[in-house]
Amino acid sequence: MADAAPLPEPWSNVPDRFRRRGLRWTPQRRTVIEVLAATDGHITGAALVERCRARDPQTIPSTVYRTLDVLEDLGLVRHGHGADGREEYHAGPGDEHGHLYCADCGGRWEIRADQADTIVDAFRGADGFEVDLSHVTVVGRCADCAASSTA
Amino acid sequence: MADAAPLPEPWSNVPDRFRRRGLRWTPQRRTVIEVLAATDGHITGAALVERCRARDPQTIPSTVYRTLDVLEDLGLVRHGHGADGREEYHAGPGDEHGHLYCADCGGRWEIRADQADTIVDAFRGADGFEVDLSHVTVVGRCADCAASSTA
DNA sequence: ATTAATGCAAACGGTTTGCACTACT
DNA sequence: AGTAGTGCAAACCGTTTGCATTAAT
Repeated sequence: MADAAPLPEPWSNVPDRFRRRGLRWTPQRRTVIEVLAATDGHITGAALVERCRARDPQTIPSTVYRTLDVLEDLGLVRHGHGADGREEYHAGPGDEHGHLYCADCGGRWEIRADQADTIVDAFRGADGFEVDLSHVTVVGRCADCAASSTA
Repeated sequence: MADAAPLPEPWSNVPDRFRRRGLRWTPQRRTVIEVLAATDGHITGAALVERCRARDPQTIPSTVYRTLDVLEDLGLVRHGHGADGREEYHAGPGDEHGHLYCADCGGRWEIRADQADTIVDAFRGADGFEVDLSHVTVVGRCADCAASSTA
């Protein structure tokens, strides 16, 4: 009992990668992967648990978190600390991107490449400081919230 | 039972500001303010509780957090998100600057005004996103560390 | 048959809440 | 006296852990 429908593309070979390492491919892990595959960019641990439960109500949080640990060992996800202190996971062999975080509505967006370059250049040029984009979270207010609350 | 030794400078009028609002000045609040006054920059809620307890072992966490809420209402502290995403409180009116944080050596520097402008402009122009500089911490490697490890 | 992985329940750390009591005004 | 603030304990949330059981290999 293991494989059924194929996984979306960057993940299709994951079952093999598991087994090659002596790890086991289980329905629970498949659920986690499926959710990750349907996730664009980042997701908190709690949100992942929630989505897994939507797909399989039997989902147990500890199993999800343990699966995430394994996936991290395999380099398939990375975790960081999100702006609200929750564990945040980045899916996929990812392009390193930072985030914008709206302190009002809690919304999150990826920092686009051109903006990222601006930041990287600003610090590299001036101080020789090498920015690690994957750790950058810029806090502020999004256009909508800025418009509605600043009056 | 309220005032004793004067508070350090940016905070000396805080007791009055409390009372003017109908709020009360208590020994517990004094403890919190004293710790904040001795804190340079950011501190997590938990760390603040810890330091308050060092000063007054009777300190109760909920009192500290409630005091923090009040201080935030008064605009004396703001809470936000640091390099690792944990909830942090930013003490004192004044310094609206972000930080550079070197993940290798742990060093911290302020982001200079010209660099700050670059960042602010990049996001305001593109998305209308209003960056809150006091909450920005850019993680990476400082020139020295980058030089020594990149070979 | 092995032994990795699961389910469950309990424990965790940081924070919040309800409520009777204390003490600032 | 009036009521804001405290102390305490319990609840909370997201996450982690211990352990007996299940199931992939």
